[in-house]
Amino acid sequence: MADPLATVATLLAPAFADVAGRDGVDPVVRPSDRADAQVNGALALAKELGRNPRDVAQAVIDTGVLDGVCSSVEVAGPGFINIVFDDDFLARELAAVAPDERLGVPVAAHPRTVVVDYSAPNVAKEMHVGNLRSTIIGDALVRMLGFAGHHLIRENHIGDWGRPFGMLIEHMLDIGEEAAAEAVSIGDLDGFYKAATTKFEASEEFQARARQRVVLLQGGDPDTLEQWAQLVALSTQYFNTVYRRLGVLLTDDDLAGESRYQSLMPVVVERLEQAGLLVESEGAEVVFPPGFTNREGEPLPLIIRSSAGGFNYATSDLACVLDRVERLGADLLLYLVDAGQSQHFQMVFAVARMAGLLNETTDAVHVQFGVVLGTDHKRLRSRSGDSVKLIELLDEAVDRASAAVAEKNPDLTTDERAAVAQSIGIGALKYADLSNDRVKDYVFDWDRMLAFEGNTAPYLQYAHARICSIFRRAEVERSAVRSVTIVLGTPQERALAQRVLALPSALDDALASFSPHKLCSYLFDLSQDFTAFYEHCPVLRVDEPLRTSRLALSDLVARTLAHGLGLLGIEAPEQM
RNA sequence: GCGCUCGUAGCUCAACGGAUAGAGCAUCUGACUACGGAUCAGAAGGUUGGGAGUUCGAAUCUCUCCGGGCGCACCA
Repeated sequence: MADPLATVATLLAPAFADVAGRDGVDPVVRPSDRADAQVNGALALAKELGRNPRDVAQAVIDTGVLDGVCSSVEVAGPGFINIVFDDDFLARELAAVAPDERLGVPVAAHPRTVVVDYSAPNVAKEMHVGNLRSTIIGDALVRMLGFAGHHLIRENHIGDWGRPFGMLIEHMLDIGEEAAAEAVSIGDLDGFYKAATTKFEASEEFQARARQRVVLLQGGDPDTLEQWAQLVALSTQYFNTVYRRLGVLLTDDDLAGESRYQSLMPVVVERLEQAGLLVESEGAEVVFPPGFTNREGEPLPLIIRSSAGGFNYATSDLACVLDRVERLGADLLLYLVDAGQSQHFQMVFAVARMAGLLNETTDAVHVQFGVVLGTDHKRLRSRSGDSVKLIELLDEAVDRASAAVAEKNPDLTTDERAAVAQSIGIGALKYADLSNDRVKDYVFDWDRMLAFEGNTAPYLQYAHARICSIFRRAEVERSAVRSVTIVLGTPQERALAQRVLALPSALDDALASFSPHKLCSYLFDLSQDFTAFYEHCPVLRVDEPLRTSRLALSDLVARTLAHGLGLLGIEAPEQM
């Protein structure tokens, strides 16, 4: 137990239960600007008991459970309890965290097996900003959940199956594999796709070939499958270069494209039939989950098999649920897909529950996010009106960061500058996205993102780099100060210490709603608390034992920053 | 038309139903010749889109209206 707020909440729970005369009264303890923390819960309890709220609060205090933990506990306002932590108590908590690799974050008591479905670009299509949010937010959640002790399975549900592949394969054969490979290597997948589409629209002969090729592909023709695999391999190779550039965890091992679930489609149909859910409607085989209606107010179906006899993506998504729950043993499924798919996922999940693919112990969550807007508040587009290529975005972020680094720190070598520019540029790009509530649309603004001021990744990275710099000057090993006693003399030190200790609850809050922005807010607050400390509390120019104490506190802050940024997929360079 | 979602300072965003709605940017004042100024201290800036309701207490929950975005039968 290293989080003072959590410690207090735990101590108070029995006291509240005592006063209430029943269990299950959870006091809420949160930071306050009037004291170190505010306990609130007496107000609601007073209502239940028909007593005066202040008396209830006082009764809780009188149990004495906070003795030794708080230097001041008092009833405030209508019935809040304001508490001030005892400095020795905070010091003890810090002493417990300082040597801890996990920085006080407990391992989940009930670890879940989580499948995170994210990124999901389409084969033979350029990765664009739409893929960006899914990739970045998904990657952060994977890291955060993994650190919290859950068992993580990453799945990159690439679009590698379906009708367009007839056309794409024929086009590849027309221009030759070398030319196709070249198009991919220079990142001109959209050009490739467009050329195929243009041909398809212009030539009946090509159309016929494409259709025939789809039949061959679905029929399992070995040559066609090989050509298809070739095309997929070219694309995934390209995706990998983007992923490495972006610094996300996805590898080929995580590929779980649509093609992989084809064989499960009949199983899904079978299961739906067994459950008595499948009905015929307008020539298609469908399921009607209750509560969904179409334009005309009629029941809206989830289409399992089209009137033409083909499966479509609802079936594919149900197959994914089946596979993830029954083969992988997952009990939590996360889908990092844009908010526009909200209704689709609601229907898929509803049908999956009706069919028993999901039960009481398995949860499926559409971790939706809004669209990326330009500064004009319209969907972000390139000058030509197409969606913006992801790789161009990354290049620009790093270029801009490189220019800034060259100006701010000319002493770095060329190699150092390149590495730092990568960390800062990519970090700024990711943080700008992650620091906003994912549900909302998000305004993409280069100038603000790379202003490197305020709530940006470089601000956090800078705070971290300054701490590293202190240790370089002090010529003290970071690890050497992890068993010293930290003294909390100034308000800045107290505030900083409390912030450091709040990491577990910050991570908890962020994970409860799959919201990385809550972790961002925490890290920004931590950085601000640190820079305030840095301005007011000299570290190297103060006498012992304060000097070592402040070094120890700084070390803990740096580790929290670096680790926290790491959970967001952002690097924390030692100098910048 | 139905459904989902969003509307908070000039701008970009926060705020488990809790006291006086907080930050950053921009604006305005300041900071010992700086343990790295990519910084810090401070000021100013609000009828939380409008209205009603629930509650001891509402930006948050409910209803309603206004405004923006997205989706609404066989493409994924």
